[in-house]
Amino acid sequence: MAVKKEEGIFAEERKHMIVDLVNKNYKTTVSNLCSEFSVSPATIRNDLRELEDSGFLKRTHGGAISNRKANYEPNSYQKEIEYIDEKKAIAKMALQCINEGDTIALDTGTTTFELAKLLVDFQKLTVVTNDLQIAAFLERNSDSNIIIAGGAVRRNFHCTTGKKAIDTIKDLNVDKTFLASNGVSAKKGISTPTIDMAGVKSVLIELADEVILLTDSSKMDKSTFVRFASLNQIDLLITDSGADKEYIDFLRAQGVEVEVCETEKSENK
Amino acid sequence: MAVKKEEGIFAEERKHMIVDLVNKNYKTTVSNLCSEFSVSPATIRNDLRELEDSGFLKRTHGGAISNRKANYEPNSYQKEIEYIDEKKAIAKMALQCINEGDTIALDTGTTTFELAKLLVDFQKLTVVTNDLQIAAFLERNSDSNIIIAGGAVRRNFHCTTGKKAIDTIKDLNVDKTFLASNGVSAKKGISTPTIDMAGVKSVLIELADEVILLTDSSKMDKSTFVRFASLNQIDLLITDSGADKEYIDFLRAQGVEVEVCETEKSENK
DNA sequence: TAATAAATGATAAAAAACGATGGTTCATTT
DNA sequence: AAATGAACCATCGTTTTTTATCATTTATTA
Repeated sequence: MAVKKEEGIFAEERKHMIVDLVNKNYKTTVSNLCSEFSVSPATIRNDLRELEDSGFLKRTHGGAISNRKANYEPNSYQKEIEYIDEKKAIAKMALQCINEGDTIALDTGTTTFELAKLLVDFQKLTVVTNDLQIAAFLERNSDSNIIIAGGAVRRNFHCTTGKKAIDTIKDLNVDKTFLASNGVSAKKGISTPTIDMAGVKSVLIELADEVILLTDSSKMDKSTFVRFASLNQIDLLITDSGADKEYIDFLRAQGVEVEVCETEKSENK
Repeated sequence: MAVKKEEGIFAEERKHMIVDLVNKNYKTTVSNLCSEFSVSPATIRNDLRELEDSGFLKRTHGGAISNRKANYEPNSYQKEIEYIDEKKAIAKMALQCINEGDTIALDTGTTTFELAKLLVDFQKLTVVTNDLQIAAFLERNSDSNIIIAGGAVRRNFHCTTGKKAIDTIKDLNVDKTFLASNGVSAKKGISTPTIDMAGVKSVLIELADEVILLTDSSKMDKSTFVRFASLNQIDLLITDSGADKEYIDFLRAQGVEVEVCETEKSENK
């Protein structure tokens, strides 16, 4: 692995190389990467955080693991979803917006997946989604009509993106779109880590009479790489009570309708 | 894969390995795990508690046992496939047709799903499919590029059909298409039960330089509702040794190239 | 059943790694 | 020249991880 560049290596370049290294060696440590690239731990951690957000690897304490073949065994261990209780509570509140017979769009995401789990009792729903897991779940467990966006599958996000995905859904009309995002900020709008995912989200917004954004509190007042909408394109934002109250008031002052749900405590987890 | 534990391994990694170990050996002891990972009993117990809370195993005095019996759900799709051994054998033979770097199309079906399971070690495959399960499996367990046909999901078949599905894939070119069918007959051609599925299959044939039909012996000399191709559109037919030899000779006499594979006997799995 | 050995849970404490903050450098823009 | 912004890093308080200790519970054996 004598990949040491003597001088001037761009940050982007380094990130690419980190991904390659992790994929080749299956894992790597922060200190490893520090000496490999002659930068400080803080820089490496920044890189790793960004790369994890974009889905290129999985962070652990002390380093990172490749996420490419992490789940070989049918039932092997996966790290728990963070903020799962918050996401469930948000989904439960979002469910109130859905009526029998509706046509809805579900963006890819863990919160929207939780919402999908609550749709099993509807009889005449039509669901448009770009998420393979949501589509597979609903196909198996519900009576909904399902339309999935086609095209390239984005690795580690089990969703489709790109032109073909957009073409599949762009001429549809839905009553409501339930969106997910990685960052919500009054200044910087609503954002997601990659351009191709942003494209699909933009289209999902266009399809809908009403756009509902589901965002747990950990993503409030944050922004990631690509902005795909401004807050005034959102008809309703649902978040959990962990969100900063002043920030919610601030958003409301900007004209955003915000609903806050209470997280149900769960002992068993 | 030869990751020695000599250095430090991450906590996450260790938990993965504990789950795998427990599932493989059905049970394990704390002291076992201590020496395996060179950590203290307290650490192992922490791990075990956490893993039990998440439902990945069951703790006992002195160690832990697998709880696999309860967790059949992720694999329920392969619960009662008929002729599964034949299908596996056919898939294994079909695998010989695939080379690193190929672009292939996989029709929806259980035999093609068995083929998909054999693709995990390829690095640079591109796979086009209209089957949600195949797409989901490959996304999770392989490095292949995946393109899924969009559109309406056909209930109980976990695949897409119809105009949108066709639109997604019609302008693609693939090296090989692996087709499934419900009936193969010299007189009536190759058939499937419904019109919309036939439409997609026709397109999959058009995309390919080479068309390979995977059909277990139970479908030979049968026909179902909609004919989507004639035998001379097929470059290779792979079936198992349960097929009637005279009928195979008859097909060959018609100019169809036929490969017959031996079924490996398997008592379970 | 009672005694004994083994394993466990709880606690605290140390070490390692982490996130956040703010500051430095350097190139580009104004 | 001043302002801006990107990349980087040192510092520090916090979190995670790991371990030792010890009272308690469980399994085994007498």
